[in-house]
Amino acid sequence: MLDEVSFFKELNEVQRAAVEHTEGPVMIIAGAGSGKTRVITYRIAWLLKKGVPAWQIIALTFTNKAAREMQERIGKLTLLEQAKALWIGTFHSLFARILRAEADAIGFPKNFTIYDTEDSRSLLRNILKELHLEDKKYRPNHVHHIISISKNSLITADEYASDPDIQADDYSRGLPMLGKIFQLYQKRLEKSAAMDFDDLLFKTYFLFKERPEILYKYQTQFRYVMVDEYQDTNAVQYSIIRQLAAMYENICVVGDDAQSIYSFRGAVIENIFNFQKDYPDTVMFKLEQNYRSTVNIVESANKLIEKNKIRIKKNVWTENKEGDKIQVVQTLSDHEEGRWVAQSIFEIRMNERASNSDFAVLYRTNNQSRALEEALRKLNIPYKIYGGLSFYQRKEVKDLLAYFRLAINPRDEEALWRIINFPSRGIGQTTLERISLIAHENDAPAWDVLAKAKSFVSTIGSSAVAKLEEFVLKIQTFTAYAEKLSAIDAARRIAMESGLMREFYSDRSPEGIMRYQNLEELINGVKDFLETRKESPDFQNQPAKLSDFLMEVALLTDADEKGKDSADRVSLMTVHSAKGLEFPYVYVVGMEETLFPSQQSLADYREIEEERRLFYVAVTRAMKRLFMTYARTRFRWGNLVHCEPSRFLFELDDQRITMLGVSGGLAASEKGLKEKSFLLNRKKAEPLHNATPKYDFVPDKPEVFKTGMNIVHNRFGPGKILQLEGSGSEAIALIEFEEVGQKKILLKFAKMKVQSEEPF
DNA sequence: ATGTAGAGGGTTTTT
DNA sequence: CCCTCTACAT
Repeated sequence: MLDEVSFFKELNEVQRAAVEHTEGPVMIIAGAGSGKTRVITYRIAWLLKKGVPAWQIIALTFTNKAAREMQERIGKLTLLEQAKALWIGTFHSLFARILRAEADAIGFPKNFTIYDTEDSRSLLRNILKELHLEDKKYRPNHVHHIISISKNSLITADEYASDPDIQADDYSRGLPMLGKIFQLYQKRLEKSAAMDFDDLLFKTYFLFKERPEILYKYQTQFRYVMVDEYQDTNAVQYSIIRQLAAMYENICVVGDDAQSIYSFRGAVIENIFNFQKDYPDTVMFKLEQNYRSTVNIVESANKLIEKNKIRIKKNVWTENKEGDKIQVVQTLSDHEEGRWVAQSIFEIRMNERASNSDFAVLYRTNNQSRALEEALRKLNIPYKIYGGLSFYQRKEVKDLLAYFRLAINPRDEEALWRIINFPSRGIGQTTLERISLIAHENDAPAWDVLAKAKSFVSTIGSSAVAKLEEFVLKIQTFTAYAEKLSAIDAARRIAMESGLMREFYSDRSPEGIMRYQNLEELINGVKDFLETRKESPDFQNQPAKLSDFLMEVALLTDADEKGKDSADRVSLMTVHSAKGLEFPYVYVVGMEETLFPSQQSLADYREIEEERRLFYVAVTRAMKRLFMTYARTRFRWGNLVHCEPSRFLFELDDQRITMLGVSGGLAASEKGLKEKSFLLNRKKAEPLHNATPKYDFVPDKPEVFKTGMNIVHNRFGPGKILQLEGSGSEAIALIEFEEVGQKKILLKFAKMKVQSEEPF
């Protein structure tokens, strides 16, 4: 452990004050790049240093990654073995841990399953089918969202179903059955001994509310409560925190209202505004010195966020260099945008000796990654996409996990339906329907019906019964493995004996090979899990079982690359997943109206403000240089659409940006200034068809144009086609106009006619 | 019972 | 555009 002087020398004055102020309610407003994580880790380390036992400290984070990093840093800082006993984790994982310990109190078995979003939706689809509701009207995603929002607002299924206002509302929207679906959904979860993500919070809240003695136990245990990213907490999280901290009120929340970007999933930004009302003795610290970015970046971000009405005033400043201006780049198409970004990375990497991992490309929606990937691949720039299909969501991985789940909790119906006939063992749809029917008639879990298949032989049929019995026996064997063997041995045997390994091994296509490797990787994951657990002091006596692994893995998702990916790659990700990260060079692409800000946010100023905060997050990721691009045309749901530059671009400080128009290749256009005035003088760029045509004529069809032709354009006048790219209506012509020089023209939109066909 | 063609629908963000 | 679901054929 460091002595006090060196301990504090890494902190500025405010940071140090926030660290030392350990008693009573504290709110730390941490501007972007102001060393927030450092303050939290030092604060916990300080508590440990003062002799507070690790198990009395609970720190709630937003992602597993944040929790892990924090834990590691505290471990390094204090060099205390007991740092591993800290309760650091996501809301979901720590409350899952509590719920397991208190499972009896809520009538669940300790080995309950956690359903992920896919499981929840699949369950909903089954329910909709049984209720004979059209899933076009009751879209599973939408229904799930409603249920999720309700739970996050502490509304139970029964309350939902009986509330007259909600009923009236649902009725008027043509979805009167939502309450019924919600109730049935909860009932099914319970019957499967399963909880969805929201239940982990929801049930914790009600456990504490209904069992004061249990709440008391945890209140007494956690003398110090810390919450990271407080601006993104929702109503349940808020309420649980209040419950937990009620005894000592040693509660410290850290956040930045300017970075609240999760209201769509129930986050309540007001939580951070109301904290001082909730705890009148609150001491507030504002971390305002930015250590991350250049003056140009910090000031642009400040100017931007000032536009928001709802916010806590703060003054973020930096001692860093002025830095380069922010470059705003216009391209003709999304493909050109990709090419420009790739080219720019290529050049900077060379000129400034940067590595790939110094670069990040941020976008609003995942599907924007494609054009970028293509362009990066062409220049052989290695990249890594964050988000997208996570390892644990891949089909084959979920299949094997379903076997694990079923072995540990045979009531888990989603796991059961998933694998009862995979690999195929001749159990068909009719059989499944019959089982499902019998189960519901008897109000029993499907597994119980399977286990007693013989008694229902008259409905199920004898050949099907035989197959079912074989399946049941297999799962029972797996259950025995899971109980008796170590996690890794059980995992290996289940993988083999389920037939999954064989199934994917026999598929020699590239995808099949990939899948087989993924299964192996999952099994390796079990091995890693066993080994890391051996190091942990709590568990040294008992070897980990498969059920321990499963608990861990249910809440592990995409962002949890185990840091082993040290390969030097450019990062591609959504702005949301970039929160908390920083990169020397950042490209924010797709800065267009209806994309960023997104289409559905346009109607409501509160949602626009959230989009602006999202943009603020994007801007503040950059350390050295920041680029923003927008395209004039973009492929969206299959066809080419015209785009307008984002309103957010006009909100930047124009002293701190430079404009660049890319056309006719990747060279910088000397029309920079012209482009800039074009942008800034008009609130919205005029659509092409509004421009006054100079020439009036009946245009020719796109197909007739050929390289070398002399043509007349309705606005640009006479010119010659130098080059044609693409074909049909998507073709783009490079034309040398007599009056305005070279331009790239989309034939689809162009009003042109042939003047003369000149031979080559 | 399994595979394929064709249609239809969805694109915000995640524990 | 891409993915998923359904309907039909084998």
